[in-house]
Amino acid sequence: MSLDKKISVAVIKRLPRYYRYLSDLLKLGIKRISSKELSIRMGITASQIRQDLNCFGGFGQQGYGYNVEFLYNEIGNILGVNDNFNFIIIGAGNMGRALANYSNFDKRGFILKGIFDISPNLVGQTINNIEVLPLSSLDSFSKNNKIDIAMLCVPYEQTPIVADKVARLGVKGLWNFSPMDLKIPYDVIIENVHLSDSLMVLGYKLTEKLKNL
Amino acid sequence: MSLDKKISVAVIKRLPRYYRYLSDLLKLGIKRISSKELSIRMGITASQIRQDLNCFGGFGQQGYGYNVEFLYNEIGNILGVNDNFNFIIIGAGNMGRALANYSNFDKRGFILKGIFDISPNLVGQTINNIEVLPLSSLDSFSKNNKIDIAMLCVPYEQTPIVADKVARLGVKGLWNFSPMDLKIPYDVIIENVHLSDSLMVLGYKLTEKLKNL
DNA sequence: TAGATTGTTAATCGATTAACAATC
DNA sequence: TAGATTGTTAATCGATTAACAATC
Repeated sequence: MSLDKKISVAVIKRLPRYYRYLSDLLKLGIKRISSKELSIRMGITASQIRQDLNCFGGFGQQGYGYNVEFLYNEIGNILGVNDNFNFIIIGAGNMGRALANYSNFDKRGFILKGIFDISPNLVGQTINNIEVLPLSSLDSFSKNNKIDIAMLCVPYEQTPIVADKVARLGVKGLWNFSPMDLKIPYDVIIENVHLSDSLMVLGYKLTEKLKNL
Repeated sequence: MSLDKKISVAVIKRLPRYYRYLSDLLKLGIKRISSKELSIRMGITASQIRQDLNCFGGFGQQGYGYNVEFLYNEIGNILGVNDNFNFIIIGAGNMGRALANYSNFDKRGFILKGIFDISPNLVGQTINNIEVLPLSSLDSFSKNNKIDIAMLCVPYEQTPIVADKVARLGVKGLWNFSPMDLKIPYDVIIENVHLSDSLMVLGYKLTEKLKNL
């Protein structure tokens, strides 16, 4: 058990955002940046940037600021982009296919190992150079391949069943796209992507705006 | 300008979650629920539930709790599920198609009016009974159809260009799926869906967990 | 009426921001 | 050295939780 002080989830959630902005700066050829400059670009306070980064270590230098490439690599390490995670996609519908084609994932250390579906229409198709396998073959597949993460893109009612199945096969992380708070009786990390929640927040904001006009 | 006290975005973001849990309770045929019972189901405090709901009004009754159907409808109203929003999807790739087939959106008051793409391979296809139109026809389309929201499912570099275009045509809300913080010089509400940020948070948590074993 | 549970105020906790000494 | 900017402590702010009087 680690003795480090607990880092709040608010900080963790900001890390990928820092990573994106640093990547942009790198592409622009910018070598160094102060917390002040970065705060202006990101629309947050310089104080927050320095506090956030100092949860993980002193990456900057007084009087100079931060070396963009160094900071980019450090945040990448914290986020584990250099640790590779093998993942599978369950459900080869449009969402599953969209994720299978998401080229960014490779760059972040996520390696697509397999795509599974139950539909005979989809099994055998090739998506991003990977053949869709029948869900029934997942058992034997998982014996020959270490799978860290499963992305669940199956219909609502199937989601808990499939989650249970993959958890028992030893998958350690689930990325859930069904509009439910997935809970299973296994020690697995679950991230829920609630697209319709996000859209409803947009709807709320639009309604508020119209009201105040 | 409204004189109501400002409701925090933390509260707003919880509303769709309440709405989902109430929908589940309705389906289970449960007529009434106390903040205590709901708090156990949702894994939050009863205090938070009562505080959140009282931002919008007193929906409960002392000694009784909350009527599930009534509360469901009230939260629905707050979220604007009865106000219809017309939306279009730009980009008929896998993500665009996934969203076009998302049947939940209808139920929440979001009406798909059109799908646009530039690729001649996709234009003319039918998705969820809607024909994919060429992006070049968007101008005239928007003259004949009131569009509230545009969902942007186009490649990274195209995103700001397309966002600018639809904002000038009068679209009031943007749902952005590109891994960037979209900013445009128009008075438009933007919700960003950062899928790879979410996945990186999952990766971080997995790394932490492995470290602490 | 007695019991239950809300609505709401007050207390606590945690996250954000400000300030500044350390130091490059 | 003087100027700039970090790392870090202290102050502030806001969100969450606890407590309880009101009331169904």
